[in-house]
Amino acid sequence: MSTELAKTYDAAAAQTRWVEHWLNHGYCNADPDPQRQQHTIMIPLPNVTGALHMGHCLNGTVQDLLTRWRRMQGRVALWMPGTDHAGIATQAVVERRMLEEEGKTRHDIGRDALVQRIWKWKNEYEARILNQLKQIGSSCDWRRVRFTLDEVCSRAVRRTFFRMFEDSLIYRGKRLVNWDTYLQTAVADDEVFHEDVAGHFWTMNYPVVDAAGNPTGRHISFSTTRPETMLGDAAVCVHPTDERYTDLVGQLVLIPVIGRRIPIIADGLLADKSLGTGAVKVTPAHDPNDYACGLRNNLPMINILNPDGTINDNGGDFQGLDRFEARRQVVARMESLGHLEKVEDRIIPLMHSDRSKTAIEPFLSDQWFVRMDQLAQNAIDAVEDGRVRFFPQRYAKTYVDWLAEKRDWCISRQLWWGHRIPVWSKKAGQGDGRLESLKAFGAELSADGRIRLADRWNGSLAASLAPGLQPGEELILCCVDANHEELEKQLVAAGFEQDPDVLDTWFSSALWPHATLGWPDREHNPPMQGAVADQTSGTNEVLDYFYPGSVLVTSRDIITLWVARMVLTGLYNMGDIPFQHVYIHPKILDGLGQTMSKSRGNGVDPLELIEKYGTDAVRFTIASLCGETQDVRLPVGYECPHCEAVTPQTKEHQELKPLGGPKPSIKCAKCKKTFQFPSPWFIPDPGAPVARIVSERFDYGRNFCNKLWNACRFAFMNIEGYTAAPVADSELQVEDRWVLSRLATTVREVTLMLERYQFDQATKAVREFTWNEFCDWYLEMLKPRFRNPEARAVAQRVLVVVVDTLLRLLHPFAPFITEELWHKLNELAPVRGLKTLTTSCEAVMMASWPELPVSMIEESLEKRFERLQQTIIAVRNVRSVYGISPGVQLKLFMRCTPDVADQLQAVAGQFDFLSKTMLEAAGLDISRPAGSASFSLGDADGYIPLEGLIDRQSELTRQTKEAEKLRGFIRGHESKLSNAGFMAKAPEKVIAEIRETLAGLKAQLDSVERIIAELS
RNA sequence: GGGCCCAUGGCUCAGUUGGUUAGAGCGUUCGGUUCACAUCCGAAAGGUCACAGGUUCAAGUCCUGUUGGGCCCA
Repeated sequence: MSTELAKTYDAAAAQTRWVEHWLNHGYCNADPDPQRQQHTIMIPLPNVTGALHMGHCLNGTVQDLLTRWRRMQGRVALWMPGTDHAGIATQAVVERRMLEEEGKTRHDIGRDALVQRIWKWKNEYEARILNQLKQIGSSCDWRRVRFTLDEVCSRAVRRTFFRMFEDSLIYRGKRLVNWDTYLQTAVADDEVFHEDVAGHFWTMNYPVVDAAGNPTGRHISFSTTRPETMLGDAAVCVHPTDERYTDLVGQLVLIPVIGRRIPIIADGLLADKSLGTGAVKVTPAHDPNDYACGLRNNLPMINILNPDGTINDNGGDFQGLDRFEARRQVVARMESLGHLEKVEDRIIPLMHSDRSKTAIEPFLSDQWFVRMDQLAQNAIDAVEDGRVRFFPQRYAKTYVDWLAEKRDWCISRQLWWGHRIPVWSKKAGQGDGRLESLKAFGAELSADGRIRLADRWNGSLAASLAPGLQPGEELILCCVDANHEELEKQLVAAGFEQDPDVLDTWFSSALWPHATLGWPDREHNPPMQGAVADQTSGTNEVLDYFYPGSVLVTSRDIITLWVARMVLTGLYNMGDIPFQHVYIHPKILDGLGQTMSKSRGNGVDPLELIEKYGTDAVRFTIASLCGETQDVRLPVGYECPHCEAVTPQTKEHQELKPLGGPKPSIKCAKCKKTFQFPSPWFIPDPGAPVARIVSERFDYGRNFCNKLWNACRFAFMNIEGYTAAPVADSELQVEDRWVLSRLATTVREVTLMLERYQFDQATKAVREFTWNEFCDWYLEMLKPRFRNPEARAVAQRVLVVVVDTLLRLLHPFAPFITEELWHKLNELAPVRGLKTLTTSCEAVMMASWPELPVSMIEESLEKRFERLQQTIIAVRNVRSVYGISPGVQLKLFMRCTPDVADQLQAVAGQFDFLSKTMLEAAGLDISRPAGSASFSLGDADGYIPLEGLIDRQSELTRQTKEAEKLRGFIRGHESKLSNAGFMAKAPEKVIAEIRETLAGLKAQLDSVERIIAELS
């Protein structure tokens, strides 16, 4: 390896090299070490539905940043990787593909074959996801990868279900679900979408009848968009204060098409006097609001639908008809009976299934639930008493508010992909023989109605009774814990059948923080990939050591679905919270403020970004976006495949469709050639040039990496001949002390901001130091010292220390480039230090996080240095304003007090290097040379003789403008000081500050006025 | 309907418990190939902090309302 670095940083090469190096050295591994503090992060398990996107990239960057930082601080930092089986999403993807490619449905191939196909899919995507994570530099402990359906996690699921079943926290009950009649499954709330469809609004009436069923002659009118549901009506509801109907409440009406009599009830929550007729029909089994009303008023739940959407035997004459045909016939029948009053056309908002795109039917079905009452309260307490803290804090409210509803958690899904519900059921017998089927297990009914089994079944089998599907029917439910296959067979032999449903995905992901660490096995460490299982200790040290975790990093949309449930199950299974902190990071939106998604065609692929900008650049940029805000916009554009020019994406682009003609294309404004682009609406023509979606915001990170690379390139070129030796304080130059002071401040700032999860602030601090202080000033000021053989050695030693510290400070943000530079530095200067010399760590990843003594921070020195900077800036300003070529040497005279003059003289050499200016003289006796440009710094005035180069009038104008500006500020300050209220009420400190500033402004104005006088 | 959040120069964002002259990056304009970097260097222009009230000696910052936008829950 030569001393000189390549002119540009080769990101791809560095990424390959260091991923391999870190893995080979086991640097990412975390094993229990009681001598050291632990730091645990559990990855928010990506689901195996598809590849990772920008959201994951941001999420992973933050976790890796924290992990690397804590590891450098000396903690045993575990970042646990893994993936989620994601029940319905994954099954739906595989099913859809099967239908498209082979025209088969899951019913054609059966349960086992489908599950097998999904496993294949899972293996493919899991590998791809883990590879993506590695590409972004993730320092996960890859030996510990878990999957929610693997053996370890499955056991935790079975045990949790079993415990909850035993504790009567799990029960079977009815619930209205979003039923997809096409796929014949329930779908979750977030798997449906609303779409307006053209429909009708029918107004009809029911005749009021007396107790004997004879019409009283009165009618009650109502309106509906779904007339077929009248087959399942259980009541007609009016508002309790609606005087039109007061006398009717409690009476009966007849449903003409089916001949059933139902009551008229009063319920203020359902009926609205001001809408329509004020009366509504109530169909508890087919409408969420009616369902709630049904529960409140003890109405029967009459289900009229078969799972395929046809009318069942509760529908009388209409049985067997599809629901839409039934609607037509019900309307016709009502009309012929004279009960139809009017029909209007109306746009109706209708729920559709995301999966099949067909209309959803609210459908009453048997489901499994977790009783949330106490579990939710415990999880609320954990946040309210501060055991779990949210960053930013406001998100605690989302969490607490949701849990406080304590709505029971429906955990069953009518799917094939997932953890099958471990319950076997059979109809109970009659009378004394109720528990006949469980005779072999010594079952007895205890006083509280629960089933007690013989002691030998403790911990493996639990049983209870539940109402069956049909009224009056009773079921025996048996729950079996993991690893009792014999017992399961025994139950099957006794006529029990396993529940066909699987568990909600969140049930298994809720256990993630302890399941991945091997719970419930308390006797062995969890098995690792490619390692012999450690079965010797007799305890699960991994669980003991790494639980509870340190921080969970996730996005706000799953605070309720996932975060709350992890806390809840952690407390239930472990008796302890799963993590101390929850950092909720921002969500990435496109330039139009919309969520990025494949279906919008506005998503940016992190791997494409990495290819274009390099991982470090992407990570650094992402970190700069992560503060306390909830959204960040990432305007995207199409990169021309011909010339790489970027065309910003607009709403029009997102909506372009072929409409039967050729595929839409965009004409590049730069090279005038056209290209196609990725879109959810069409697939680009084969072979056609296609733009990739990029975002120019990543220039930020790329430019920074380039700057860092070149700063180090310069440093390394100049530390040739470096020898290690301690540096005495007396050997330090002003700029050395200044840069060390700034560095110490920066280190403290970055550390503090990381502790607060303010990655944007941390990034800003480290960038400003690197670019605006280290590069712009310090490196420039070192140049002359490197040309001076006597000054060279000390300059090299200080520079090496600064670079060393900076690389360590930057490593969590930009792991690859810092590792690359660190290894070069190690070759050139393996032993380094200011006071004490040490041999540096082999890899920056394992080096210690920088800590610099407070004594290094010198405020007064920084102040003096600032004057030097301001002088140079003022000179550059003059040069620029008067259009004087950078090559022309200028002279500078400074009028100032003797001590300021001394300070300026001490750094006189720097004026030449930084502004090509000779400091001719400084002191109180300096007067303005004729034809000079001037500037004032408050405690010093500068004059630059420019005879012939400047125009007296333009200098006068410039100075007059400056004076006006100063007078404005002065007026503002004086008015404050003359305000009695301010003087009486403002704190001393503020008043003193204003006085001080005012004095400074006045002094500056005096200088400017003197300059003006001299010019006139 | 309930809740959370956002609105600051052309764009994307900072702005600590209210307290000097509201900052940065990109973009724009002007000038630069001095041996780290044109993915660069130097300089400049550009903001009545969405709107209307209020609290306060003092409001980008706190309160109320309005408008526009995002998200979550019903």
